[in-house]
Amino acid sequence: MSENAGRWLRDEIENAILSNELGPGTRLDETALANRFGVSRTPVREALMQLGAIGLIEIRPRRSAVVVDLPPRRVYEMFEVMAELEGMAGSLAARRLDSDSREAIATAHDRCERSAGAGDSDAYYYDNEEFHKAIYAASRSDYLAEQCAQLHQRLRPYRRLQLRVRNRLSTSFSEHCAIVDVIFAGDGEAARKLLQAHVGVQGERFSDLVASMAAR
Amino acid sequence: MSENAGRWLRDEIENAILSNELGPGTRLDETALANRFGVSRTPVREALMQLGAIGLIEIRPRRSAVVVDLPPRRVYEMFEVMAELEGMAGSLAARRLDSDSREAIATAHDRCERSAGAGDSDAYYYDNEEFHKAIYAASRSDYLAEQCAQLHQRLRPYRRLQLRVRNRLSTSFSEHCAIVDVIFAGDGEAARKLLQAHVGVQGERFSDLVASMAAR
DNA sequence: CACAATAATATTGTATACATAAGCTCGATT
DNA sequence: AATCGAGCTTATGTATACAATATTATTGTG
Repeated sequence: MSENAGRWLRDEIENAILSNELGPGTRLDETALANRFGVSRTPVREALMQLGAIGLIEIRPRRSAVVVDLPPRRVYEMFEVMAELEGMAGSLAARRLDSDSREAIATAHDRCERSAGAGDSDAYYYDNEEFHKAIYAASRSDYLAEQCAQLHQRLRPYRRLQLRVRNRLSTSFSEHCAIVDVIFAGDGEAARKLLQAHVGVQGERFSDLVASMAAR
Repeated sequence: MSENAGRWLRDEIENAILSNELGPGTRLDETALANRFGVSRTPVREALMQLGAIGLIEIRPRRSAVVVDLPPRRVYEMFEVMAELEGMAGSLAARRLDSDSREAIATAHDRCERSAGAGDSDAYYYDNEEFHKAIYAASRSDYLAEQCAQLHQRLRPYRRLQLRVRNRLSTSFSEHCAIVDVIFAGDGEAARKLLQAHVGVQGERFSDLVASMAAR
């Protein structure tokens, strides 16, 4: 239980939200949560305050907290910023690459190749995450890496929908190949452009996203 | 009192930290804070949980919360990301500018000119903030604008130090002039470059920053 | 005089109680 | 039939009590 009910609850509830078990708009009844997790309302409230502070839930005074429902426009804006930060991370990674980071990226890339080849969407989903984290780390900017990882996590539910799109898996992997090439070649600007395009919700990919959100 | 002690306390303590009244490393004794603000420990704890969630304080289980002390390297990384996001906002603003945003930017720019001309550092500090906010808003991306404003606020203590540097005030304003020109001309890439350079801690400006931090 | 072990103290983590505001039911009125 | 309102029910906001742990002080020993 992490020896700390508040922190543990924050993680539990956060996971429940990110895994869509507690979908957007769900009311978060403090007493119900307290019963569900076998604690009093005090640590539940502390967990909720934390989730409210990071924007995962909305805390309305005297009324229940609810899971935030991001409007499509805002999700789009978040992807836009994500693309910019990923591009930045790629650019820095290309310029600052050392042998350790190079190896970490290569390893993650190989794993992606295997799961993409096997057509294993779930495995690829995980390996893809590791691949991107390897690039964040290679940027040598801890703050940037944290911001990227945070946004990545926040957008997880929407990204998962995207992967379902036909051929997205092999398309994604071939984009990875090009990204690895330019990073290993030390070409920061190329890495920035490719990563921006990789993440970006432009053209048809954006309409796919909007369509999958509307279908929900 | 905002009719909500927890929220009110969060703002109070946040201000106390950002204004350096509660400097880095300060222990935050719950009982002491409760007495100081005339409430019980419960809302104090809720405020602390929120500030912990946004990274302003560090919450160490069973030990007091402390105001985080950002290492110079991390401050530098935050400025780096800030520069990227400001550049992005400028780029979008130039491409999406409408007459309302144009007017808001022009107004803020005029105010900066007045305070810079008067050599009023405090007034310029405020007007500068409004100028940048006008650009964020002109980007038409609410999420980006929020992220920029948040980072801007978080870096406030360090930025304030920077403004003290000799000639920074007039230098800053002449940079504003160039920025306004290219945004009004609709040149997104130029706006991105100029804003990145304006915010960025490159060359001598970076050493100024490190020096002022070390002097603390 | 320094240092380690132990006792005393202070602080945090959680539960519970109670006051207060929001929401809801049901009846009355237009 | 629909709408408004009074009273009731439920949930939230805050205070307080108590248990558990960290910190400080004290005492004894080398």
